[in-house]
Amino acid sequence: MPSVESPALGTGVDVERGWVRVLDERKLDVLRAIVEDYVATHEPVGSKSLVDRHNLGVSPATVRNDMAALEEEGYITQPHTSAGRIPTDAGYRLFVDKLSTVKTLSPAEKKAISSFLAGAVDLDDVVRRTVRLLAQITRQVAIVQYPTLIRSSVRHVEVVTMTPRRLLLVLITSTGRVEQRIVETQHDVDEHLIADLRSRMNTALVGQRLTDAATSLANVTETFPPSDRPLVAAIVTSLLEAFSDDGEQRIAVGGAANLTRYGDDFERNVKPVLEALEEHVILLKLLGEATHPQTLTVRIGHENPYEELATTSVVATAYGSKSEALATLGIVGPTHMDYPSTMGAVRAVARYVSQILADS
Amino acid sequence: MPSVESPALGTGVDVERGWVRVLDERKLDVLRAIVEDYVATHEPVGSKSLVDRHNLGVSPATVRNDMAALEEEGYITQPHTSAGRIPTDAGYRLFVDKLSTVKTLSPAEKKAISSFLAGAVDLDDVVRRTVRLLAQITRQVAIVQYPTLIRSSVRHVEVVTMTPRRLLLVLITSTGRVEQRIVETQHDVDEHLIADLRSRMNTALVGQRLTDAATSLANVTETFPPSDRPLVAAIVTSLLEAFSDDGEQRIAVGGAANLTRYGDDFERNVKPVLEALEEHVILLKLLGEATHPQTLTVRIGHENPYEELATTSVVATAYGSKSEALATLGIVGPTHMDYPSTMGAVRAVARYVSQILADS
DNA sequence: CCTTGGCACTCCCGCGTTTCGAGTGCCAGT
DNA sequence: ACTGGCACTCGAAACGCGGGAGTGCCAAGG
Repeated sequence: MPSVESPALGTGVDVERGWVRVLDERKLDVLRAIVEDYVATHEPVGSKSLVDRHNLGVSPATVRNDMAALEEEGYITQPHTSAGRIPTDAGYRLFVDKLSTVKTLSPAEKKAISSFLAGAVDLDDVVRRTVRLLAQITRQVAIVQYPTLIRSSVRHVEVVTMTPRRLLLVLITSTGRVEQRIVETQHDVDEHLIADLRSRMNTALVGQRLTDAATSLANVTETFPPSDRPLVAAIVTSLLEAFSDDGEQRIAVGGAANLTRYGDDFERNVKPVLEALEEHVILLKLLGEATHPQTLTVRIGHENPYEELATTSVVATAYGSKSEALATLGIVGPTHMDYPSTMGAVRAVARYVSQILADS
Repeated sequence: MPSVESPALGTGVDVERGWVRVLDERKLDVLRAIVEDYVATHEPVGSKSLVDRHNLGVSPATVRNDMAALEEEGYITQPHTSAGRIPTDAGYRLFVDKLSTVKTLSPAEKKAISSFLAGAVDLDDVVRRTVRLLAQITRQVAIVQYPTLIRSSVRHVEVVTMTPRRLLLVLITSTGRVEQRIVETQHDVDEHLIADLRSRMNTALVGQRLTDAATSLANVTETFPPSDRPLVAAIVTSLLEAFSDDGEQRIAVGGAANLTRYGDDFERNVKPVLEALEEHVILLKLLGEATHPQTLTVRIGHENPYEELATTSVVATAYGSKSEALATLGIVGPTHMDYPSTMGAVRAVARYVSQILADS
């Protein structure tokens, strides 16, 4: 109810400041009621049922007038003449921005989250559990991006010979992420050379930011005699590739079964989402740039960059340390979702994941 | 057409040997035609359209008689009186076993598969690409199990200190799979001890089968003085856990968007599959035990172990070396799928993955 | 000027009815 | 054993028809 900078109401002054102009407090109450009811029932809501279910102290007729105004302003619409109203994207936007507060979770839920995440056994497991958790709480499709490499530093580099001509490079970052690369070599490799390379790379790289590692690696290369250069070069190239694979960010998805709750209109609601889930590039765009942790990003309907997902909303946020975002996570669901609860859940999960990753 | 041990037909002798008893060759032709048409159109197929589309040299009336017999035997059924026939699970079973041959892929397709897989950069990538490929070719939901740990041996064990009280264990297996475990310790760890432990574990373990590793590890533990035992024990325990995590087999899934092609009957066809995809345990059961590579397992409708998936079939096979199965892969789709093509694709992909993994 | 009850109007939705036609089963004829 | 003919069945689509929820507007009252 609060958080609305209540306009000078009832005066009729034409303030010319966007929505403030016509929308007095009660109209906003009506809008909120409409959103809440529609989210609950998924059916157009009429003036009569509105006054029944919420105790606004006015008659249906009055509400109708307000509704007409709200429709005029573009916040609600009717699917057809003489039906109830449903919120437009703009309506949801106003609701999210001004008419609702993010719902906090119950202590029991918080407890459940933190204990579930605490059981994780490695970074992969953290991410998997997070996806599962998020999907379960929000009952939507959950998306979690793996911690980006770009902000982390090198913890350890390992070179393992698989077969005489096949090496496995393993890169361990400060965030616990493990990257692997296979390198095929032209000639059989000398085990001593490998050991040498391994130790030199580690002394040169450990503690370095991944972004700075390139130059250090170049230096390492130069310390080797020309005869060994081809092999070293191959390995270094592969390693650099692993360092900078941010182009191919990894992502985990879960809760697709929740799409079944979309109800009907399979073709328009479910199909595009399922298709998007296959395309991780699209998902990354949907999650958007990681802003600060704590800040929730909400993209409603047509606000998001894909035409096919016009009936879909995205709630996302960054996670990581307080100051630096490691990656983003979020959910996608129908525009008519329960924003306060969903946003609360996303925020809470992001916090607890950050906490787990920051150690415990 | 071939591969049917043609029964002594037309004699009317009651051979009493299952389906051979009544089903002469033409009836089987009819059944095959019905399956093919139904798979193509997804609509009940009648006698008239059958003779139109296939040139069986007989009249609709004759076909009707055959159909009556086939229905009597339980191979086809009609959704309601005076509709066309659709195959039953038993009908598909017979079709798969006796009436069809696995379709081989075109050279172009083979080329595409092998070159797409060859681009993989590590084991994870191989699996991800395989899933994608399989989903794309079969246009079904694809499932790929990660190579099992149980048959592989230890290539390398690495212990990395993340923070003074936090160690990261990395296990690299002969199949290129990398397992990680985080170990929290009670006290700050001594770096020399870690180095010592690392080298002793490697000398003891490298080359060992994972199944045999437990005893070797126990031996290693005993070589340490009692004061270091708690730490060593913690690490060893975690490592053993990583060795035997077969209980929690990893799985990759893809192509869920193909579910949209199921058309209508969302509730019965799509929903249960989506739900199953979330439960990896279920998927593992669906794939079934890895038999030999080369052998295709087909589970049709109610044959698979989940009631909710009674309208779903699974086509799976093992991959790995010729003699030993590393893991399984396969697809799930509606019972009315194109079995010959699907089976061909699954078999081909399995072969190429095996080949890639066996080196190139 | 805002609010309210009243009232006429508009369509969607659900339901029963009808028609249409693909498909079947059976039978008599070759 | 096969085939043409024929009566029958039954779902799917088309049609028609209230009922009812909801609206917009207006005139009256605070």
